[in-house]
Amino acid sequence: VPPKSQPSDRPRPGEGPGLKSQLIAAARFVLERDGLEALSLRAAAREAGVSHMAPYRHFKDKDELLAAVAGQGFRALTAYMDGAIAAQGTPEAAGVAYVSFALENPALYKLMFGAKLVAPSRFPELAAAGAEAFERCLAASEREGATGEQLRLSAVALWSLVHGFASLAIDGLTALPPEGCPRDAYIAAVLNVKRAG
Amino acid sequence: VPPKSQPSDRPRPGEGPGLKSQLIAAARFVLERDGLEALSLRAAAREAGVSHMAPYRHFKDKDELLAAVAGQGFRALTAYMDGAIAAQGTPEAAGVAYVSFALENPALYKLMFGAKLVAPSRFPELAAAGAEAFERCLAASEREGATGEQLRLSAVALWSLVHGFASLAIDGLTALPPEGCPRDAYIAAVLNVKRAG
DNA sequence: ACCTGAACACCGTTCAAGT
DNA sequence: ACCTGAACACCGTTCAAGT
Repeated sequence: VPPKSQPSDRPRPGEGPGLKSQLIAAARFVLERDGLEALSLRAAAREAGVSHMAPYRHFKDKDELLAAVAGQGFRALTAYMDGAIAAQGTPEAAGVAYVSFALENPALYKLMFGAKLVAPSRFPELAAAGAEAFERCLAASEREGATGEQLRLSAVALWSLVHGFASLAIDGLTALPPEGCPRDAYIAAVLNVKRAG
Repeated sequence: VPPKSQPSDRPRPGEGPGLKSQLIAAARFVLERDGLEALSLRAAAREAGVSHMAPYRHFKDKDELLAAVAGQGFRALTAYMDGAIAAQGTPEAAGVAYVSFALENPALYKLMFGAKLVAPSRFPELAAAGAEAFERCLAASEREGATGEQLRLSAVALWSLVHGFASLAIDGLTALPPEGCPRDAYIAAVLNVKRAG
């Protein structure tokens, strides 16, 4: 008699030890080691130990591989924000967590917003992962009391603020935090600035 | 007797009809026509009608040409904000003008913040042009009443907000403005969202 | 089904010449 | 001083084979 089927033997799509997931892992590795500019399809293939054409069996083109990596990034960002919200309970925590994640994964964050990946209707899985992250901004705005028409506007403003600050900070364009000011406190101070009415 | 020297005969550095300024113009042209991804040193040289090696007589490498284009962009952005402030007189106008400029020049705006150009101490002229634009955020925050320690923090927050919103909007990541809402009004609405205290 | 290797058209950059 | 052209090492991608 054949043994009972063991579903964990065969990898679930995009997760198992197949070449596809190995290529995604290799791409992340190259991204961290050499930076976004150096992340090429050929470099990922080299890192995975296959020919430069093997990736084309699993990804239609370079953007499709990048989109897979970006999707992982958005899911990790969402999880990071969720963890912070659960631990601290305040809506501010989500914003600080967002910026912290970006600063701790600068190359990945740049890739996520880098190359026309999230926007178009191509890569719906990636768009969904991005929308999930944006949901956390909506939730944070809701906790801050925004409702109805203003809620979406508030969430867009919050997302703009954290995304802008993260981007500027990654590129070294914001002044350093004052002496002795821990990073998270500096982030919180910027996010909490009140605009005049 | 030789004629009186006419200074306008010889182009001032970086401005005259020399190949250097022609290459900068060609790069801007390619940028608008084909987008940031397609802007190569060779394409700019082609557009200027010279060999692919000619640019190296005027720019040390590709980044130096991109930095020259980005510098023009920051100066144009600053002028645009100054015009809006002069015309409207409100600090909000500067923020709306910032985002408007980015939406009207998306490829140029992406280039300006794109590739590690502004941050490092290389290209001091570009860093100065970027600092000039940031000054307008400082001025706007000052008009809104921020002082002392809080002033820089407010300016960083304002810059983050407008940069983030502009970036997200360029990539098509923000919801469209409500029906019949003119673009500038939508921008103003997002920038004017009050965060809960 | 999955992978390989040659080939093509690009790219940035170096080098050796040309005027 | 300024420009050209061949050359090199990369890149993404197509095509024709290999198992």
